Amino acid sequence: MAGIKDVAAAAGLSVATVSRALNNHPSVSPDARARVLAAVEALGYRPNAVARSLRTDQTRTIGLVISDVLNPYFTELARFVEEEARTLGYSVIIGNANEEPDLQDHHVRTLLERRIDGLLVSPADGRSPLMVDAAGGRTPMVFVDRWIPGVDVPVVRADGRQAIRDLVAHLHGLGHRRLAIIAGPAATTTGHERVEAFREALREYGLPLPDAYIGQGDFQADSGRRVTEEFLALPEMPDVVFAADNLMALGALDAVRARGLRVPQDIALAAFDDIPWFVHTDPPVTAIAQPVADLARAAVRALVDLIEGRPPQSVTLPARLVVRRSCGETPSTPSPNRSNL
Amino acid sequence: MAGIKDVAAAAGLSVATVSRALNNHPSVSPDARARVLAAVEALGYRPNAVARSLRTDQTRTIGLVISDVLNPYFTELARFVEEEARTLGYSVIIGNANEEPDLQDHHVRTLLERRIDGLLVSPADGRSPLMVDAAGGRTPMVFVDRWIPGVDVPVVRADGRQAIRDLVAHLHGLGHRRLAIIAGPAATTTGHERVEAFREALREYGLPLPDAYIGQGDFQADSGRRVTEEFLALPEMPDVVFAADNLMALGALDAVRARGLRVPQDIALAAFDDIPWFVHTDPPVTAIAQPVADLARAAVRALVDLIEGRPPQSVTLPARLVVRRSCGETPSTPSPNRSNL
DNA sequence: CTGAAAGCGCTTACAG
DNA sequence: CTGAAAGCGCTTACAG
Repeated sequence: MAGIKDVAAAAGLSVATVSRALNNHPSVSPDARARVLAAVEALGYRPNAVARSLRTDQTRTIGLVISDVLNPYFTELARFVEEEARTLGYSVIIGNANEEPDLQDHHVRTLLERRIDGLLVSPADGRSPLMVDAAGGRTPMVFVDRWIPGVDVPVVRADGRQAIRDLVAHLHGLGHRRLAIIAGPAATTTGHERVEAFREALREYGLPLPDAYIGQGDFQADSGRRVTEEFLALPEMPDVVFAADNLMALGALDAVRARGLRVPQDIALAAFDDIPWFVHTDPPVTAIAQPVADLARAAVRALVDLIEGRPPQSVTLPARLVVRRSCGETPSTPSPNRSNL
Repeated sequence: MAGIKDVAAAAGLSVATVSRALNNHPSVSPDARARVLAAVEALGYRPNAVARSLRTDQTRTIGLVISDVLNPYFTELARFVEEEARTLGYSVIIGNANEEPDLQDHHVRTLLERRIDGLLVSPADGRSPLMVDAAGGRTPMVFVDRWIPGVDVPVVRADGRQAIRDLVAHLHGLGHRRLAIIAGPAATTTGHERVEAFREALREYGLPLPDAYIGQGDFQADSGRRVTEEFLALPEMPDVVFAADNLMALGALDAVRARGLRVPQDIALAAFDDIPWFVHTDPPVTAIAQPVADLARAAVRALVDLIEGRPPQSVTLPARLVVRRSCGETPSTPSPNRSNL
């Protein structure tokens, strides 16, 4: 395969000049530039980014480690991250942790060995020693969505507290009193924060959150199924199940359906994270929507600021409640008719 | 950051020996190996994959260019591709073309410059010159799902012909006679093949497929919306709309709903590509399911065979019809109750 | 079993 | 504006 030397030979110039021409260095004569371009074209030359990276010590690549690609929330996040990164001249390599701590570590290690310029992470496991000392290393790092307390790294995330309070108000207004939650893993911030916000909101209404109404999930559909089955088997079934992510809501829907029950008549359902399909499920699902595109953009910008030596900015954006019909009654404000895709 | 030289110094050995120890070369004494490992640990040494790649001329990375990450079909494909690749010792870099030919080319170019060992592609645009001559280049390449006729590259894909025939039989059995299709871009194989298979199946039942019943979509939700609106505005509205992918089915659902019509009473709906949410939509959507995991695995294996000098294998796997309620009547065989996630 | 040395394909001071 | 040369961090014949 043609290298820069071949181009230089074909153009009758040194490799130094070819390199300059290719990198738009100002001091290259128009004539030289033209000959280089012609030679590149003729030989079908494609610069070797590996060699360039070794020499310049930058890969113009950022790593994105997410907990689960199959979760539409993260898929969307990844899509916007790539878009913003591309705009700023970076590629992104995605590492999918699949909610498995070992797999997360595998990807972090691999990305670090590949010398990515920066790392965007939504930690699947906040206790991973590797992750913690990667944060202490010299590879710039930013947390998105989930983060690790006590680790000094910028965080870009959504705050769902108010939206959860709105949700509880909505549920209370519909007469629901026995509210249950399917939580995410305790080792993740979003895993316990959502429970805490829920508990706090319930307290404002003088409602209890008994242990039996806190199901331990792992953000995957299966756990939503399992926890919901347990809820349904309780002597006093909850009026509402709030799933801390959309996949567990899917599982909950499966479980309710398997029992032959109906939403919301027999049991109500709400989810954290909105997805286009929630408009068309039976019934449409009330959900808390995060400003995913904005989060992705802010996260990339913070990371690139860090990479390029500017002060990065932590960002917290509010999530918002989108009322549909899965908790009862038709919403008075008609919900938008499109699925945002 | 510690390099191999530092490790060598700390271990009191040459870099050559350190390198051998790290690469599990047989001729390294147990003592040397132990000292190397200790030094690596002490210094927190992380091998530089960029340097290694430059030297060995392999990156142990494959590129995956897909048409749209937000399409659950491709998300799932990507997930399984990564899994299989990891098993075989490769990383994968995903390039999301977003159904935009220019973006597809951008990613192909970037991946080639990064010297990935092989390329897995589902072409968003079969006419891209870059793509065609990349196929002729020396980077091993395999097509998944979509391919480019006339280009000599192994293809791993699903054949939906029989499933589409089954679908038409199902529709005909329910008394539907005016069948319409939302097609994908003509520049993609899946874009026109699905239309052809549909047309052929209709012919077997003596049914026409008038031009007015062929809507031109682009595999994105918006186009499904637009085309469906056109169908609904026809003097003679179709009985059924068959969307050539799941995103266009989403758009179709939006459009039907916006018009205040009901599925399947007013108009029936079916989709190519099954997704977990189709179990819970209102109504559950009849769809054609591809064996995604198997396709992903076969594609990676074919590519790695090519990379490692073994003869690759093109593979075609059958898709299958999953009957639910969106075309009318309750299916006699109860559909599975879980959403496969 | 170990080490000295060449070289992968670039970029970039340095000199002219 | 251009070129000769060093060097990025590894791996791998080659010699011992």
